[in-house]
Amino acid sequence: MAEITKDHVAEVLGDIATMLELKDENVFKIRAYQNAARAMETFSGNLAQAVGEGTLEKLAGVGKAIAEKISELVVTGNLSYYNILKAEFPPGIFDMFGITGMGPKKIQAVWKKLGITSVGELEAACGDGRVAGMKGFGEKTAANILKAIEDRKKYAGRFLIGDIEEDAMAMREFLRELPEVTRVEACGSFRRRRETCGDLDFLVSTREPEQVSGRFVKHEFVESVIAHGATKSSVRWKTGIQADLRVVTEEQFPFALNYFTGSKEHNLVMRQRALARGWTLNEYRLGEAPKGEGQPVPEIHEEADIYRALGLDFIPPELRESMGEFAAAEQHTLPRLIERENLRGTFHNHTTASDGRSTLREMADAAIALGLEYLGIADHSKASFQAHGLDEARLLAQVEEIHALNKELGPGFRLFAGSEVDILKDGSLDLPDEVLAQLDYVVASVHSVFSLPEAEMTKRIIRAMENKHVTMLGHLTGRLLLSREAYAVDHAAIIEAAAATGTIIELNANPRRLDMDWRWWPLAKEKGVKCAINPDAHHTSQLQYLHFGIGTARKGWLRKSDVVNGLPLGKIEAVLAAKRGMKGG
DNA sequence: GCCGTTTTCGGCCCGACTGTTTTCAGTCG
Repeated sequence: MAEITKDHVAEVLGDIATMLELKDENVFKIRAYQNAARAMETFSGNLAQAVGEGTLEKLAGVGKAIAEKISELVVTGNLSYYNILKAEFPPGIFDMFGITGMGPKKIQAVWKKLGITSVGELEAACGDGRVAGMKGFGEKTAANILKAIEDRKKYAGRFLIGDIEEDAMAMREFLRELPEVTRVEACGSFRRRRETCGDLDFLVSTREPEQVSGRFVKHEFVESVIAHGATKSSVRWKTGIQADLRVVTEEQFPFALNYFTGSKEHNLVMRQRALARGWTLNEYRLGEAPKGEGQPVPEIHEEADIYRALGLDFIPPELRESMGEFAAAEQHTLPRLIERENLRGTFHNHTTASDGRSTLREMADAAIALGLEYLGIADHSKASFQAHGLDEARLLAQVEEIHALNKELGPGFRLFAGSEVDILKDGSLDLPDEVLAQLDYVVASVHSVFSLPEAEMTKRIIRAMENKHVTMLGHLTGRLLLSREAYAVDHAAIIEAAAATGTIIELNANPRRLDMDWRWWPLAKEKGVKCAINPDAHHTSQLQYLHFGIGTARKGWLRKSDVVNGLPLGKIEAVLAAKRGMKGG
């Protein structure tokens, strides 16, 4: 039997919550299952072990009843409560939750009264007037549901942060320049630098809410207006993403900024901390709780003041994922996170020699223009035939070319000669050690046979890391966000092996990858594994991807000292050579 | 169903918007 993962448990608990909603169950019982699902998602321990030792109940949000259900699921691979519940509903009914405007009550209504059990049937019933004729529904509701179904077909879900940032920044500037606006920020998952965003949340402070909202809904980006009130508006942009605007006063701004940045779980803890001090915190103010007689409420002008009032150091937005940031902020042990300005160079970049679109010279010039001190070139190796991978002879010729260009460019900037060598199916490398030994560094990556079972894939990659010439491991999981699933690999085992072999792990900064995922960097850091933030640039313009890598690194709690390309020229050489036992330079 | 520095009962976040109502329910974030 396949092992039950915590993600699977979280999914089952979430499904139970959804089904209880459809049954009109007690809302707090529903919330309890939702909380437990989240507890599972963020649980970092070993699930089977926790079940065995009976420590599940110690998790916040997991009590006796749910702990028993999780145990049953993990031990038997099945959960009878879930199965019985599921049998009560037609399977297609759950898809209707994905339609904006359809919640548990409306889904239940169309199901019970019209016998609708799928999005397709719902679409038909909206078209022929059956939905509009129902009590509590109307023409407008039916039309809105139809529009939402259309929208979902068109814009299935989430957007890469790399695809939306430019427009988001443009909108922020547009709002900033409105004379009525005093403060503005893009909040939500975008501010937290999540790898994908479902929508964009803009926040402004002004004394003229109507004017600002009016400008927002009439902006040239807007395709349609979903909602338009004085203080809250939602629109769909032509690019497909939904953008929300919240309008508050200058005094409310820090609270709204905090609230709309999230995450939801983070906000929950903030509110609880306020309550514990006899205060109530919402998106507008920090005030005295209705029946609280706590300490006087401190004055708040900036977001940081809220954290201070709650006994916390300022928590950077990237860390607000309820992954231990409160304990650290309380104990003053939050890390000083890395910043873009800390990066002195980078590795893993391609040129026209393989599948890049810029020449070696162009890449070097672009790196210099960005203020970098060094640039690592790592074109594909010959097994990546489709990418015009380099064989021994072409690679060694490129090394010569790099040496020559270094002489020409003079001191103060250096190109490092490397390779992105393929990790073959058995974990051996695509180029012999004698060739790799002539390079300044080597990135090893998987580019083929993605479908190996997890154990085999893990062994394959670890074998590659055991080669002393392999300086760093490229894009660990091979995922392409929103388009290709990560291949199965045991992250914890890879991190262990990286620590044991002295192999650097890449944080691939290409916004389609952002791989290794931010959720694993705290463990890597704990084990002493170093990170290299690499753009995987195939064009000079893509060197800018470093910026997305920084966002992900910050989400992973990384400091400058955890990231090797925070080191300047003169110090980085020794790090690249360390694994081979050679002297730097 | 969970939780407890007012602990085994009685709370559990709540405000804005829409569409359907004639004072509010449902949804969303």
